[in-house]
Amino acid sequence: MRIATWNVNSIRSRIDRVASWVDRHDVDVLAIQETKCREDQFPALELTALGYEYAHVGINQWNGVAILSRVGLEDVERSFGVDQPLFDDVLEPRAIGATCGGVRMWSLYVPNGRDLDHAHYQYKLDWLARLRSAGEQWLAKNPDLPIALTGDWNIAPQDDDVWDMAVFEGRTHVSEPERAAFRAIVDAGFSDVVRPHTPGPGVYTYWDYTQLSFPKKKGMRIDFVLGSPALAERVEGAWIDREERKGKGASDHAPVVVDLAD
DNA sequence: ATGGTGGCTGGGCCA
Repeated sequence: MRIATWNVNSIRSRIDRVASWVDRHDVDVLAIQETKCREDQFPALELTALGYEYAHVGINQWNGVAILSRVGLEDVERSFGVDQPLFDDVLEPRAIGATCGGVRMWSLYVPNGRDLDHAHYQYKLDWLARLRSAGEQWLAKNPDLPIALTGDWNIAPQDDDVWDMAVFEGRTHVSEPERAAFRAIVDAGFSDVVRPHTPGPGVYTYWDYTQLSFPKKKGMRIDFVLGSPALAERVEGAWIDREERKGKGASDHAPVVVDLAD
């Protein structure tokens, strides 16, 4: 079974690329981030025509996450808990879960944080702490369940996950509290199943649209698939499709793919 | 090529 995650930066503007990509690469389950639309605006036909079911949560032009599956889509949860943190009193659509082909799949869009002194930064840390708490409970309840925590984590856990640490001095994504929040989820039992198959340095999943970042190889590794022990032991390979970052109409993120033994 | 973001929306925010 092939699962993947991809921040598409608007599903409506990227629908042709997304449909073509999942079809071309025989993707069974795709976690999507930043759909940037309401649920009634989701371009479903192009995907259902290819044999995919989907679940989506979106309330406006911000955030929005979805899961596509052609191996079943059951037990959809539209957040990881009733206590999921709020920002500006809004429960932002940043997490959706579903069971697809026996895998508990989560599509996660971790808050960006904006700046170290911004309220959004604490929101990010709170959000990650809640996710860790939820993840611990899922594993405690069912230690043998294959769970995939996938998405745009907006964290570069290691120095070589950015092209130049000096540039990121004093900025989000690389701060110690963010890295600690990420490590806490790893320590809870969810390991990065992609990095062993895609060693750095210079291996990224995101390149800013500005300043010719992509051709200049100025990227960041911020999109991850963290797997529970039962998921991790089934991983046969993983890769980042940087080809998909090329050309006109590309998202600023590349898809991240994981192949699982059946 | 002496420059160089994109999306949603409708000016400004967000990333």
